[in-house]
Amino acid sequence: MKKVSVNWFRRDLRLEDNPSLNYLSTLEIPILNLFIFEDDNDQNKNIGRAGKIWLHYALDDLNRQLDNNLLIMRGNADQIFKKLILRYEIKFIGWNRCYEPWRIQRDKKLKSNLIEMGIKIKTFNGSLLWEPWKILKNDLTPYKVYSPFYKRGCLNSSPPRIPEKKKKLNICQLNSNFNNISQLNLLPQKEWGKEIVKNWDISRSGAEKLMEMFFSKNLSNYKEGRNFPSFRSVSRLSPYIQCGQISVNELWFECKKYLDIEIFKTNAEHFMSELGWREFSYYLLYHFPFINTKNFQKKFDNFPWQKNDDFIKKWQKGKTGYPIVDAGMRELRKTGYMHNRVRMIVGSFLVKNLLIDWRIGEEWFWDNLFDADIANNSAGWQWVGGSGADAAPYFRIFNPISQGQKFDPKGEYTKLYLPELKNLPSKFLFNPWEAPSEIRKQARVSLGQNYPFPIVDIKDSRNKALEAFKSIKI
DNA sequence: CCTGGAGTTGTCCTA
DNA sequence: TTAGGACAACTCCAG
Repeated sequence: MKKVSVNWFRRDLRLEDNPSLNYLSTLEIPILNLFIFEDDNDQNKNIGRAGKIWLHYALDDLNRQLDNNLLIMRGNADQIFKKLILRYEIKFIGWNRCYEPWRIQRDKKLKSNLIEMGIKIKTFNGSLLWEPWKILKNDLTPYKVYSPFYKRGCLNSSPPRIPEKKKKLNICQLNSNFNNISQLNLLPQKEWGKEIVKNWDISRSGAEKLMEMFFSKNLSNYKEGRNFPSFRSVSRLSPYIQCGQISVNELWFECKKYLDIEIFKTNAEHFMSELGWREFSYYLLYHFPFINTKNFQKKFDNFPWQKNDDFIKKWQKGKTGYPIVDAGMRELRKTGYMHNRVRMIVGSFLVKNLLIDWRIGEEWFWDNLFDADIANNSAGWQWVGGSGADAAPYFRIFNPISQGQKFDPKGEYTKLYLPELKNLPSKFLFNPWEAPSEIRKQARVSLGQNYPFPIVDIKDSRNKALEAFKSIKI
């Protein structure tokens, strides 16, 4: 039997800055590189359709970087390790930790089982800047408000781990048929699966290119430009971060270099604080392990959500009649991504104007976003819905007309995803039903024909929302 | 212990 | 036309 150590890849599909892999490389035993596709972990929500597509290509790229020596298995991790033990003499297993509470529990059990079998285990932090249990208030309870969490909690704590250089790896060679990714069936049959990947280079080098472009071209105007969906001011790195093709440590320390340059300073600080929001989401999920399914604020359990499948379908398809909302929802279906500003607008619209439970939105995003991530997705939706920790106040209801006019003034973003409105003058782009009929005719927009009438009245639905929120006051 | 001030991303009405 | 306040309640922290 061959003597090996095992590096178990999870949400860290990279060779660079990978603490577990780096540690194992010092042991001078060949490293067996393992990935397990776990679709039978009942507490873990099954990975969404978009997430599967991304995972397929990320694994393919990782396998290539390992010269086709990524061992790909499917099923229950416990049993798979039992099988591997029959085939290899496993001395050591290393992995980078996941932070979803049910994974922590499962990994803990798995770890003690493996230790009982005489295997040495070591786990690492490869995906968070600060361990959630280390950031606490003076009274030793967790923060519930972002600013003090980040400024006082994180920034005053010991600095994040410095990214580690890639080491020379002694890779355990596989028989060729064990690295077959297509056995996982992650790619959908539908045309949608081919369309959605068109704008992405789902690889480590793709991540590096985006990162390089972001820091050299976009960081200088990040703080302001990130509000405008037609600018390419945001990094669009979230899908890569989600599966660990790039680490937040790499981004944090790269960004830190710009703090000393005057024109970059506030922009760099802002980007770092966005990484801080990701930390906060994981932190909340760690300390309040129910936030992916239950309202953080209990009083929201009594919120009068509406049941309306018609509204839900129209929202999902981008047929609400509110162009900025519809553009966002179609960007999502078309590209597996949605600009942050627009995520807030479509979220506010679903929850506050349509009065649909945030969990419906969370589910749709989970299935369609390349960056789908339990912690970020649920914390984000609870923020929009007003039910979260440090959430948007109930009276903050985005107006899809003024948001469109303010953040997509020339309509470039909206028209890109709603070409049927491309001839509408900016003045009426976000409220086409208010345009004089000749203008609509000229622009070849026929409401109810090639673009829908608005499904709710903004003023009316806003008042209903305020009413509903009033009803759950203490 | 108390007290005051500040807090990711808005909107609408009034003067 | 534009600026300011109301729209809450609570968490956290500095003094």
